[in-house]
This record gives sequence, C-alpha cells and structure tokens, in this order.
Amino acid sequence: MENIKEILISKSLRPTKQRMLIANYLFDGRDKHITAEGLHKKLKKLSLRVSLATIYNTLHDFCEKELLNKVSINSDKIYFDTNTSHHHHFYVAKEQQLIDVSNEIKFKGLPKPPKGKKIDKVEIIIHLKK
Amino acid sequence: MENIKEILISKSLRPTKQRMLIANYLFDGRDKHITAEGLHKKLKKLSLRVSLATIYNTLHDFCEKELLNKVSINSDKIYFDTNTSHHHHFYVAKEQQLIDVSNEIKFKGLPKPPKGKKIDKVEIIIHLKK
DNA sequence: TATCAGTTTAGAATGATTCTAAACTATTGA
DNA sequence: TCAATAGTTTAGAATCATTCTAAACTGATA
Repeated sequence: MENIKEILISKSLRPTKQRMLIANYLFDGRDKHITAEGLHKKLKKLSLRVSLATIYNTLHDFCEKELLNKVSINSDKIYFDTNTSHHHHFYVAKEQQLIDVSNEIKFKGLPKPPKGKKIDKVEIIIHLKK
Repeated sequence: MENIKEILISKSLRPTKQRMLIANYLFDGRDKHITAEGLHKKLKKLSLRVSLATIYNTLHDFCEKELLNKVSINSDKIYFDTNTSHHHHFYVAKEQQLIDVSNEIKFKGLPKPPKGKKIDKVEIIIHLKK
C-alpha cells in the first residue's frame, strides 16, 4: 500500500483517495483486464464510491504513466491491462474474453515498414473459438 | 458490373440499387479500408444517395457473406477491409491509418489454446510510428 | 394484379466515452 | 496559520459511432 502511494508520487500523480482506491484494486499482484464500466461496478460492490468520470480519468492517467496498457480489440470497449510488459493475447469473441499469452512468440519475415516509419510494436491477437 | 450482380445473387443478396452502388464502389479492384461514415461521405460526393443505416446494413451483410472483413483496431471505429484473404496490417495510430501487409509472416512458439478452445485465426498488427 | 418477403429509410435509441463547469482538496509560500 | 493556486473530482450534459424501430418501398411470384 505504502508502495503504491510512492509509485503514484514517483509518476507525479497525487495520491488522492480515489486514485489510491483504484490503484490498490488494480495492482494487487494479479493481472487484470478491465473496462472502465467494469471497474466502476467492482468498486461499487466493495462500497467504494468513485465517479465514472474519475475512473476514466484515472485509467487514462495510469496509461500515460505506463502503469496500465490499453488494449482495444473489439471496437466497442477499451480494455485496460495491468500487465504492462510486452505480451500478446488470446481473445474469445463470443465471450468478449481476453487472456494473456505468457510464452514468447517468434516471427520470421516481418515486413519492412513503409518509408519514414518505424515499427513501434507488434501486437498479436490469437482469436479463439470453441 | 454484371460480375458484381452475379456475386450478390450467388450470396443470396438481392442486387438492389443500393447494394449495387456500394459493391461497385468497393469492389473496383483496389483494396480498401473504409468506415461506414467514410463510405457514406464518399458516395455522397459521387451524388449517390444511400442512407447511413443501409450502409451499415450492407457492410454487415457483406461481412457475413465474406465479401468484406471487419477490422477493429483502435476501438472507436470499425474498418471494413475489401481484402478478405488472410493477411495482416500496419497501423499508424497517429493518423488512424491502416495498411495491408502483403508478405507472409511465419511464427514459432504459438501457445496452446486453453482447454476446450481452438485457434480461429492469428491477427498481427504492426504498430508504426515516425 | 395482389401478396409478401426482403429492403431501405429517417429518426430515435443506445452505450461507451469525453467534456464542462462548478465544487473540492492539497500544496506552497508568506 | 492563511490565502492563493494548481490539481482533482464530480454530476450531468454532450458527443459520436452504431443499432434499432417501424413505416414505406420494391420487386419477384402466384
């Protein structure tokens, strides 16, 4: 907890009550994929009242400070991923479920980017079905 | 043109005026990535009046019949891709630009899917920056 | 020609996200 | 200690892509 407070400060985010609540929930050691709406509901269940606007603000702030990763796969919701290391995902469209891929994928034959552009990162989404 | 009419029929889509307009625009031989809104504007410029609702309906119908591919990368718009063969994309976030990757990418070390699930397809998005 | 399934349409509804402006809180410096 | 100020939170409104609805239209078929 103290830990988390320091992290926020080190990222020049004031450790406000709301940010602490959210950070404590998110960074409990388990990897999570969550949407703003989903987080809002979770916190409500724990009787922690944080406005939806603040949730959005905070999630975006955390992303900018690289405490979270944005994953946008299905174009109707943004998922925020607490795993910020470079990794890939399984995605089950039917259940809108996102699962981390833990192992390393190697590729061959990556194309050259068009002139004037560089490769930022390679994202792999493994779509699953039954 | 006659060609396109027959394709629609073969997919049991009536070759209505609106569908023909849209299909003629989309399937002119050049690969395209387009959004519903974008297509609506393009057709308007050509003085072809098709309602936005019909554009959405048609794009979805074409997807179901595998004449188009849905690509959702940035989570605020759906792109429809006239290239329906299996391929990957470059994506330039800043310009919301989508570019087909023409060559083959091979990978090694694809993870096993969780029990009860099969790999449907592997989607690779190569994020580009300046 | 009447019927009917399929299609188109305008406009309303939805739902995620962002914006706005006012209230609140924390930090700083006198 | 206090005021000033910068940063934060909030409810609710606004936005924007997309979907829905229900009525009008179209065209093939009997």
